[in-house]
Amino acid sequence: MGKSAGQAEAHRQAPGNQPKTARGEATRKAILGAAERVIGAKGYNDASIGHITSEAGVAQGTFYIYFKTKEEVFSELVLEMGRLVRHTIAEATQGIENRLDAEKAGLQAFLEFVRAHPDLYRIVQEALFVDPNAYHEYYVTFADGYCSGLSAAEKAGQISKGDVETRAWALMGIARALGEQLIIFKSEKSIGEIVDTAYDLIANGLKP
Amino acid sequence: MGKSAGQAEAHRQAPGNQPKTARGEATRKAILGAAERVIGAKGYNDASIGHITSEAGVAQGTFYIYFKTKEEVFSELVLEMGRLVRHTIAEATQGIENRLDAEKAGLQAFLEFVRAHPDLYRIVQEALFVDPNAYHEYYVTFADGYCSGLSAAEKAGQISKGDVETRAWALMGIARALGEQLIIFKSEKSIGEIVDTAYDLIANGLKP
DNA sequence: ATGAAACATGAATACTGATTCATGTTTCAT
DNA sequence: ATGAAACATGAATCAGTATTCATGTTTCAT
Repeated sequence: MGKSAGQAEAHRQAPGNQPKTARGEATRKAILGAAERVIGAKGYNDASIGHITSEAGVAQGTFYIYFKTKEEVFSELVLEMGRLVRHTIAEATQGIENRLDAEKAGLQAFLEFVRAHPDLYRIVQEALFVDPNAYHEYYVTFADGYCSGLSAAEKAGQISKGDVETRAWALMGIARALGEQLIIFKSEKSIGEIVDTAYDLIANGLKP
Repeated sequence: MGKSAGQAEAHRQAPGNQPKTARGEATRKAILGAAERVIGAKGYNDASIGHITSEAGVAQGTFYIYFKTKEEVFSELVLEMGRLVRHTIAEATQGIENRLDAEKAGLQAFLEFVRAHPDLYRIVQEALFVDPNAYHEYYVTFADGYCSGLSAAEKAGQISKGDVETRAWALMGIARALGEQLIIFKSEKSIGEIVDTAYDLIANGLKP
């Protein structure tokens, strides 16, 4: 929804080639979607261009009309995941005044997102090896936002005092581990149960 | 022929070939160490057998005397990492009666280990893609131990009540994220500072 | 209607790198 | 001392696959 006038921004992308017609647009999207499924399922190295293009229903050469290299699609997927996750969480916590409540809602939204997009999740993990830069950007951007939120809450007296950066990483770590338990280790628990337990830990700690 | 008793089981390892002399033992160790350094630095896919053997100072073919495939060395490294981490933490928390104190000491030991063995850390992460089985085993074994510890502490009234499994994953997630911040994101913070902040969060939560 | 730009094709290219193998060399129990 | 097993070599094999390219087809502004 958020209408960012024109696609000019792109910040620092190096597009192999942007499509100029509706037809091209559709093809590019098909390839991107196929890449997400195939790379998510088989991993970066076992996902060949051939696999991706055949999943997309186009010829192999078509791939290179829209992407300069295999790595480029991958990077784009990581970026997309970042945008999506941040957007999802922002939406889920919008308007929640209390930080602890926001923490809970955000965790819930994150876990639901992860369950809905297991492929994208794996792709981010693999970025550490395929595209460390994208991996960095993903987490640093996330951590920055987290830090600001915690700082504000601390100033407002909504949470106790403590180094926000370490806390941000610790909280991200909880979300990540629970997401992983869900999709990599196929936990049977409901997201609601997980969130309740985790929230209690985050809010009150382990002390009796 | 003369095929008899021999290599029956060894629990579940699938050794390409165990060395039978001191010379072979040394060569195998050299290859394993080289693999750790090279794979840790370049990642699994960019680390070729040629790189590994030349780092080890042996010929390429020698690799296959001791390992059936490239994947096999990798698996062995993950296993070794698991053993080492568990041992390190067990040692650091030995004799500590109170669970919260043990939690703190364990986290500190883990972070120190990670800082000392950044290569091994990356290797475990990559196992999710190269050898999902080893990855599973690594975390499930760890989680199991964690669960028992938390259950006992809960029964002893040392910590509050809560689903131990979710808690175990959350706590592992904290440790992992902080370790990652340390070595992947090159945080400047001292381990002591990090542990103090994280411990406060784990023990008391965020509530003011 | 039309031609230039955009899009699409898939076979050919070019290269990498894991694994094998035929051939030596070393070790060690006897 | 000796020969069989263990160890070592590195060139050759073999398969996969990212990327290019010469050749069509479609789109659309004029």
